[in-house]
Amino acid sequence: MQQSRTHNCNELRIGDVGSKVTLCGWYENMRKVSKTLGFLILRDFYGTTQIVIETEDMMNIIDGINNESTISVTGTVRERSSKNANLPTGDIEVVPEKIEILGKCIYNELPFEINRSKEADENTRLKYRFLDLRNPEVKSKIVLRSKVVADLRKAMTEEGFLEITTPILTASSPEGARDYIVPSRKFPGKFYALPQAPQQFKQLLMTSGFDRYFQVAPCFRDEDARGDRTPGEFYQLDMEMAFATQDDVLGVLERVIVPVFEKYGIYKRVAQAPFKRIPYREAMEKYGTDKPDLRIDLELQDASVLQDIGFDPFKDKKIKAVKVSNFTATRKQIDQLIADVEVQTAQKTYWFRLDEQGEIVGGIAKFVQPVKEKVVEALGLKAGDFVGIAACEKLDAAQKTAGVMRSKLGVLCPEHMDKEQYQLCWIVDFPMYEIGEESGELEFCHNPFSMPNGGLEILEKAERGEVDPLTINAFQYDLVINGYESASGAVRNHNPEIMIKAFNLVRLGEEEVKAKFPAMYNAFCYGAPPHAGAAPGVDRMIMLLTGEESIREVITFPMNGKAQDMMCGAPSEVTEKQLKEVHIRIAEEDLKATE
RNA sequence: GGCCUAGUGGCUCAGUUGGUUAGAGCGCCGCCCUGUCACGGCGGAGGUCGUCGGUUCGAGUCCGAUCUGGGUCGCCA
Repeated sequence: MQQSRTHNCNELRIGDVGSKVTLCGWYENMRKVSKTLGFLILRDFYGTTQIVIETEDMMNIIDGINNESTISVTGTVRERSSKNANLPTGDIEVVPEKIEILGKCIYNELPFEINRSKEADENTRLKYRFLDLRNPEVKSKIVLRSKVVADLRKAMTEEGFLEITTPILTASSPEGARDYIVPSRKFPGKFYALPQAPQQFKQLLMTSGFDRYFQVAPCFRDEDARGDRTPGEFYQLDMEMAFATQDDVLGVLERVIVPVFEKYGIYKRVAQAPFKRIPYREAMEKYGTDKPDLRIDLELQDASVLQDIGFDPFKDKKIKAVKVSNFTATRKQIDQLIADVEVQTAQKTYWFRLDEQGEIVGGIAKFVQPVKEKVVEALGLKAGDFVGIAACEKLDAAQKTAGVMRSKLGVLCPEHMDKEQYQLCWIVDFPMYEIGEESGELEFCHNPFSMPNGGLEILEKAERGEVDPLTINAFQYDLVINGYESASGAVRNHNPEIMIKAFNLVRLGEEEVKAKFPAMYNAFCYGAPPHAGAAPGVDRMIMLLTGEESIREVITFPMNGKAQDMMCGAPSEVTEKQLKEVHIRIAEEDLKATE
């Protein structure tokens, strides 16, 4: 029978010398010094302990098994003759009397070395994620995730929020992303959808009188992955409050999030509440993005002065510039920067520099030289300044392009980016409407659940043509941390009358509101509280806390970029019988296309 | 779907203007070593250079196609 363990592998200290113990763990490695002397490293979740093998019998047992097998070791703790100060258990070793093999690793060669698994090919890691996670460095991210989620739950509970779970099998929702759908067995041709967010349920909870709701909620979206975006599924700290204003929500999140960053972040400096609030339009103007990295001290400038310098690409364009003082990067780095910006934005960008003597040099210097005085004055240039320029037909394109340039310049110039900190800010006052790129007509900018700033009145004015609908703001807000969108939320539109009016402006009627959000619309007709909420992304938060660049590092069993589970083999085929039960037939031409 | 980038032993990578038998470190196997701790020493196995086609006397290297991975845009709070 298996002996029960008395200690874990990170527990024994000099004071335990002489005690008889049983340890269990993985046979990580053995440094074999002779036929009858070897030092075996036993590893478990907690740490490692050295087992000294000094008899032929013990050596034979170990020689008979491969690394990464699990064993149990019963023996006596002894003081080491040569200690290792780098290990918590470095003062002692265990002299085994009995070694029991618990689980054999039948392979003598692994797909990768455990302690270097992070360097291995990603699909191999994902396929053998159970081995990858044996690496303490990899495992530590998941441990941290667990602690952070526990702290978030505790903090939310202390703020008076109840955790309530909402359905996973639900109706397709009219939010932006593509749904994951699940065929119904009882209703041929009908489908459930996995929730893109518990949006409607949490609003319904508000109308039921649950004052403060939260949930660590799985969300499902069938969209392509990115470095900071998992395919398929992700987790949000979803929350909602009744009779609450924007300030109430921002206040709660500031109180909940700052301590987590202070406690777990790799950077010790964290922006303190209240965070800076930046209106959307100002963010676009100053940073060229609605998720600015405020660790970079650069801001965009208007550079219309360059329109008429006789440089063709600038003629009649909207021009934004980024000015960088004390610029020291090399010509090669500038070329790389310009190339990178072009890849990312599909826009050409331009530059020149004011050298130490105050002469215009580099890039488009030839064109700037003749109007030097005017340009220097308009842009406020000083010797040593670099000027990056984006020129586009439309202002927002120029802003976005210059914004990409700004963030890349920040990385290039450490003097302008104080990297080792967390800069948190709110982006507020998002526009309610925009002109759709394809339709050319007025559309909702984000989701239609948000309350317009100005309520029914401003919508009516817009309807009468007294107010440009493009100038109407929504009570909508994003939390941005170091350039990552980390939460977004809104004061919801809980008033059916305003809801219909808001839809009217985008040429949709009452019928469409009812059709799109039947439960919510219906519920709001029975006395709804004003309410507001938000949803910080949990995965992305852990990513920021750990400093990981890939979101997959903070997910226990991630899918690859194509939303495949390499370990269990999803998606996979199902049997003919299963298909029949849910009334699904696969089109033959589709099968051929994936062969 | 577009663009960028990579693919060479189990893992990470080197491989020059096209030139003999494709290298290194780690890992693996064997032998040696009584205090190691990234143990050390000696020896060994392991590669149709992602795939297909082309140019050439000769291709890991050049050209074309294709597959796969990563990034990015589209898409997505």
